[in-house]
Amino acid sequence: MEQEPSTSENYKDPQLLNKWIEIQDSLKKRLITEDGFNWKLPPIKDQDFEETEENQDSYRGEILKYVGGVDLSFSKNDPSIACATLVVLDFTTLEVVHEDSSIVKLSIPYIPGFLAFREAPVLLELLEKMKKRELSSYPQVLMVDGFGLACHLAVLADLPTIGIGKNLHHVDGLTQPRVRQLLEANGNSCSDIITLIGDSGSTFGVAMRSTEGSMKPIFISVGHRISLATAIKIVKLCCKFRVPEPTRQADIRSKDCLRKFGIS
DNA sequence: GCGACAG
DNA sequence: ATCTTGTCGC
Repeated sequence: MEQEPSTSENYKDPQLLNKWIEIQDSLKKRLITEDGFNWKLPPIKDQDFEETEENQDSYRGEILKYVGGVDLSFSKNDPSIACATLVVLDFTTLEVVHEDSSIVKLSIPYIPGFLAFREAPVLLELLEKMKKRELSSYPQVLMVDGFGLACHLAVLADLPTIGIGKNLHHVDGLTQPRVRQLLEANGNSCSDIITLIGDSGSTFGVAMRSTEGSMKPIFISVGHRISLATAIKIVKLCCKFRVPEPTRQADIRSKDCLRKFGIS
């Protein structure tokens, strides 16, 4: 039987969009924007670490070791064909210790504002597959492309996530020139980080120069069960290049996977 | 009216 | 996301 091609034209049904908005609202209510995990950053990497007696000897809890990254790459011929990849890196060495990919046909097109309905299901599958196998390298925190997707996936997977953006999410009065202006005003002085506060007063995340040479910032947003301050620390420590390694490796390997299967 | 709009 | 040339530098 012939299927209608999935284009955004098929998804103008206001009923469906309203349902999606309802789902997003209910997930938003479950979103936690404070640190909610049982691990700590390695002391030597933690800028704010204080050399107290308690820190030196009595901390026997978990240390952050496994940082995950996910990404999808698409066929240029058929935008509904994609490879989704989950990688896990050792936070100390930034070496990839786990990799899994899945070729999928996505039934939902990309609609700005609703990315998660297209990409979250396959990523959730990869996470659940890894969890079922009880692999010890299951990520303690996950980097996800896109502000909304990071939140959406995090709540569904009940996993701390950090949103990584290569471009600014234009929302609530946030504009490209405004961000550039603020970064330049910051100059060489203190940090290369500016907080992104919209017209409504809500904080959406930060723009950060992750590398000396990069004029173009990356955008870090709070996902779930992690504070913005902690997210920034982790991302900074993962940046060998402009894009943090977990996200970068997921991107590279998902493209490799498409090639491997001869998908163009 | 036109362009922009996470991926 | 993807299409796209060359160029500079390590």
